[in-house]
Amino acid sequence: MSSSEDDVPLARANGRANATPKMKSPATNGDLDPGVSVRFGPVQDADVDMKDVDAARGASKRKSRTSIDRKKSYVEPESSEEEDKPLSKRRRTSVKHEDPETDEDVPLALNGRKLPKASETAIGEESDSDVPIEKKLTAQKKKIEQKATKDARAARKAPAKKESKPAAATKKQTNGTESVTPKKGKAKVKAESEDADEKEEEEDEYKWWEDPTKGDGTNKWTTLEHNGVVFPPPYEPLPKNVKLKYNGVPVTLHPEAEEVAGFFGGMLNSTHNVENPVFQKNFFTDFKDILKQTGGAKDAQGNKVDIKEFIKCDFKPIFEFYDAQREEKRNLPPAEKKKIKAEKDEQEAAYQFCTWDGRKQKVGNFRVEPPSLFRGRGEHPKTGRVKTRVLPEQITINIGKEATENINGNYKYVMLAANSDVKGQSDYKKFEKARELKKYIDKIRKDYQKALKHDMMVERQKATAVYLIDQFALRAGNEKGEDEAETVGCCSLKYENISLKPPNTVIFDFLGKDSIRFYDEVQVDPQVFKNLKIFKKAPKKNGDEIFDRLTTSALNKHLQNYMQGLTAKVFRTYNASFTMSNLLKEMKATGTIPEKVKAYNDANRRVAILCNHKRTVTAGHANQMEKMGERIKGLRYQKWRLKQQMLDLEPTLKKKKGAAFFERDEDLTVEWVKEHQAFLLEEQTQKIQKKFEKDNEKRVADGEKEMKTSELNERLEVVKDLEKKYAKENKSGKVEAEGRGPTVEKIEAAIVKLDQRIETMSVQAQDKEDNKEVALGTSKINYIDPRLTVVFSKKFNVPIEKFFSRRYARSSSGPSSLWKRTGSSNHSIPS
DNA sequence: CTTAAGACTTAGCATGCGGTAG
DNA sequence: CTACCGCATGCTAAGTCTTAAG
Repeated sequence: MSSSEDDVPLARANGRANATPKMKSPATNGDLDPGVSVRFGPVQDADVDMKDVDAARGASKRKSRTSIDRKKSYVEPESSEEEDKPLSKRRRTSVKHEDPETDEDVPLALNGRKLPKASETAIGEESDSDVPIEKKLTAQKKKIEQKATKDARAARKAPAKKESKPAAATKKQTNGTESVTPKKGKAKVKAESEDADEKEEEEDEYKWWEDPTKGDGTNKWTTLEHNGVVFPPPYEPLPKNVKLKYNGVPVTLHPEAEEVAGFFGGMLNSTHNVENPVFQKNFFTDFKDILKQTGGAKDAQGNKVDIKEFIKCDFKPIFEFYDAQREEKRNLPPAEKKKIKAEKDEQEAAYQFCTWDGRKQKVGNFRVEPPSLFRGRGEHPKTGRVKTRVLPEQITINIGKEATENINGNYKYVMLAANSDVKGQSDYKKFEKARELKKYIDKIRKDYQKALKHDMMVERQKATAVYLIDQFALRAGNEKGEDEAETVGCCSLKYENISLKPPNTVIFDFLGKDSIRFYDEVQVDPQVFKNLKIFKKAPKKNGDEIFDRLTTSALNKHLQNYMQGLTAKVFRTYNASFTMSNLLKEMKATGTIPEKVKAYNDANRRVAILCNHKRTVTAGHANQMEKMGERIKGLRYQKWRLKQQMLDLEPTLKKKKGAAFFERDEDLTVEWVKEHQAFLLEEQTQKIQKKFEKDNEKRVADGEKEMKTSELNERLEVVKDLEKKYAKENKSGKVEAEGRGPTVEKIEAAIVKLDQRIETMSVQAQDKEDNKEVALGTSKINYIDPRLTVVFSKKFNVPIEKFFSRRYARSSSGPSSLWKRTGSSNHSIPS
């Protein structure tokens, strides 16, 4: 870790005022900003602590919208009917429930620690669904929708009984007057000092969901204490003998330039970046820049070496050095590793937690991002550029203006960890919002169904977009800037992203967030099909937007009419949780714990597929599949051998069972069989040899004499025999019955067992293949209401730890122990 | 209305560790 | 016991959405 000198805590780095105007970035090209601001999170304060204004900034944030100026005019809109009026008012009366069944469902918080009944789940908690689990999610859609409609009606009908919000913002505390008061090396941000005495006695019993001040989300804290951030260690120059080579000549660089060369050299194993021409180009541009600023490169004699061609740069020496270093670290004895880790933990302990309204809370990211090369994903135009080092004077406490990172001009934030109270609160709100959508979903669907035929182009586009977002879980699709990768979401779908196949098949093919490909062939409502055809009509062409009259803000504004706070993303949460809820509800509580976990994961996977969450296929995947395939084939070969043994015992069986029964599977060719036999023999040999060696070692240890090679050879006789046996089998095409007292019955039983093994393994292989590019984590963490998982865990008696790691155990507190680790003794707030 | 800035959530990748199959 | 695999964790990029200003 860094020396203490470099670990300038936030508060010390800049308690407040020694605001250094700005730093020049050694590696900028003019259009980029130097400087980064790390803000200590949730911002709610307007005080400007320090400024770091760079006039050059701003140029990069331009967004573009290819507007298509066709003025397609449709007939005047029919005035919207009564029911189309904002629902927000009506909402107030319909929020409440009476249905006893949903009783617990609602303000879980108000019930203290009580959990919903196992049969109830947070979303769609009503009667058992009759939606069958189908292969394809789309196939269920109709039924699911019908059910949703039913649910929504029921929800609306139910008269009021309880407030559905856990914490109405009845008492609002003001805290608009914060100021920053550095104190004893700590950043202490305080608002109302008189509040200080009011803080909870029992930290770990704090139930934020019952706190009336936590409702409206404007004031998140009144007091905040933290120790700022940790800076990365300073650059450590390479040893003298490790140098970048240019045109074969080792060159000496100024440490700053060397560091940048090191960024590239250190990642030579990441071919995916290093071989990307854009990455190379951007890196090299920035690298040359820094060379220029630092006096360039020199050879051993001190002569200048002009570095101008990327291909002449050889980073391998640098790579080898860093790789060896990594290797060394990896090979450290475990005890040593532990010690190092403990030391680091101790050094950083002070930064791990902050005090938030008097309660100890985990900080999410207190380490300042080290300098490196920007790894933009997909075809990001800036990928490979140098991210400059962040200096203490660029850090802003909580608030501040005009200082951003140098690549995209963004702020970086320090926020609390996912398991902190604040994060728990917003998480909770998010899922509550999704559940609220449940009450309006049928209306929304009915409306867009109708509006699909609207006379106004805008309205049609709006309806069609909502349809797509609702049905296929598309993201909203905001506009993107020129200097970002070209990815799209619903509203920004381009002409070429959608193909239409009559009568009503739509093929989506586009790059979404993180440049992850979204490809799906789906059936749509006939009217949607017609609309998309209209939206694609000439003169629209490749590159033009399908929803050219629609923006995400217009769409979201429309959604707000139904429900306060309703936006496009809520549909993803809603549909994900709703799907999960239905799947879990139908699950049978049988089998072992691993089997139940598997069943849960299968449901999880369906949601992940819905949301198009992917991962890159692991490097070894193809190999692993190959291996599994071989093993399955091997089993089938053994099965064939068993059958032959039956014939050996009872030749008449051939007639009885039919010749086909005894034939070898076609893919088990003669050559394959020979190879496989060789493999088996080799395997056997290895095993015996290893055993022999080990036995000898043991003998030596025991002070006995080693066995001779003759002993080994004797042991290897088995293999020889086996080899002979195979040879004989190959020649005769027959297999002699094996084992003690073989009977046809015994062999039949063995075949049954083998069949089971083959079956299990085939399923496993299929599973692995189907799962190779599906990422379960994202949907589990961000989309599936955790209460569903808790209910499942209780109902099926599977420990919750099987589903949530410490990292995501939603804070130590939460409504009905759901954002809390149930029954835990609150270990997650260390003291 | 459009645009930009700002705050915060959602996202996949790298890495290392611990469990386990062989 | 070792090699391998899957997963937790750390990291930071890339979205969404709100707000404010012109």
